[in-house]
Amino acid sequence: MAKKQKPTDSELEILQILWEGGASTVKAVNEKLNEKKETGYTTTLKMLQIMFEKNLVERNENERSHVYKAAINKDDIQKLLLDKLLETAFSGSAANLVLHALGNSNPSKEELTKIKELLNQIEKERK
Amino acid sequence: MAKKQKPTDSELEILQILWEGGASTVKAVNEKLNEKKETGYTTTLKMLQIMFEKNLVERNENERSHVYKAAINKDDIQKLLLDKLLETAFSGSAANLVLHALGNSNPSKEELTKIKELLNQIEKERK
DNA sequence: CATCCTTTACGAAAAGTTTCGTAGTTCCCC
DNA sequence: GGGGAACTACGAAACTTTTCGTAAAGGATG
Repeated sequence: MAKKQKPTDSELEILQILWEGGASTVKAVNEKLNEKKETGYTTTLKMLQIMFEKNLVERNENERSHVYKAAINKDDIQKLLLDKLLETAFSGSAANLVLHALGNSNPSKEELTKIKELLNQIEKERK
Repeated sequence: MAKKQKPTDSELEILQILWEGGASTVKAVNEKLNEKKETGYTTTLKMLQIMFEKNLVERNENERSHVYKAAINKDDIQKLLLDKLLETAFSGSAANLVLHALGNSNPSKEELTKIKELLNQIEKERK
C-alpha cells in the first residue's frame, strides 16, 4: 500500500535510483548514490531499513543480500510533490508554475509538440 | 542579498504570508498563520528571528513591534524549488513536469493562451 | 575449522527543525 | 510611579532526519 506522506530529500534520491534501475541490493544503491555524493555503506543500508519501515520500499529477503524495490509509484509521488509545490509556492496557480517551468528549461521539439497536443486536447474538452 | 538555500516548509508558509500581505508584524503573521493551524505567538516570533538570521527576511526595528518583510524574491524561490523538484522527482524533464501539472490542474482560457504564446515564442527563438 | 569478506541489525551521535516556557523590556494608563 | 499588557530575546525540549560505529551472523576458502 502506497504512502501518502512526502518522502524526504534523501529518500527521494534513493527512490529515484530504484525507479530507474529497478530492484537493487544495498550495495548497488550505495554505488549509484556514490556517483553523486560520498555516502557510507551503512548509511545507505540504514536509509533503506527506515524506508522499509515507512513502507516506501519493499524488500525480498530470500537472498543473503536483500533486494529492495520502490513500493510507491513514481507518478504518485510526482503528483504529490507537484501538488504540494503548487500550493505552497505557487499559490495554486498551475499555469504560473508551467510558465516558470517552460521559461527556465529548454524543451526539445518533441516535448514542445507533446505539450501543445495536450493543450489542444484540454481546449477541445472545454468546449 | 538573496539566499540560495531552500527554505523549510514552515519558513515557506511564512514567506508566503509576507509575499502576499507585505511587511507585517509578528502579530499579523501569527494571526494569518493561525487561520491555517494553531501556532503559539512565541513560536512565530522565533521562526521570524531564525529566518532573520538566515537572511530570509529583513526587519525594521524602529517601532517597538518589529516589522518583518521577505528578503527574497518570490520568483527566485519558485525557480529554486521548481528546479529542485525537476531534478529530484522528474529526472530533469521539464516537459514531463509540465504535462503532469497541466494534467492535474484546470487552467483558465487566459492561462492556456498565455502558455501557448510562450510555446510559440520558444519555437520561434529556436529557429 | 580458522579466518576473512560481505552483509544485516541496531543504537546512538550529529544535525536540523519546530515548539514553547520564562524572563526581561517598554509602554500605557489609572 | 505601580501594575499590567504587548513585545522581544533566549535557551532548551521535542522531533525528525541523516550519518556512522560496532557487533554479530552467514558464507566462502585455504
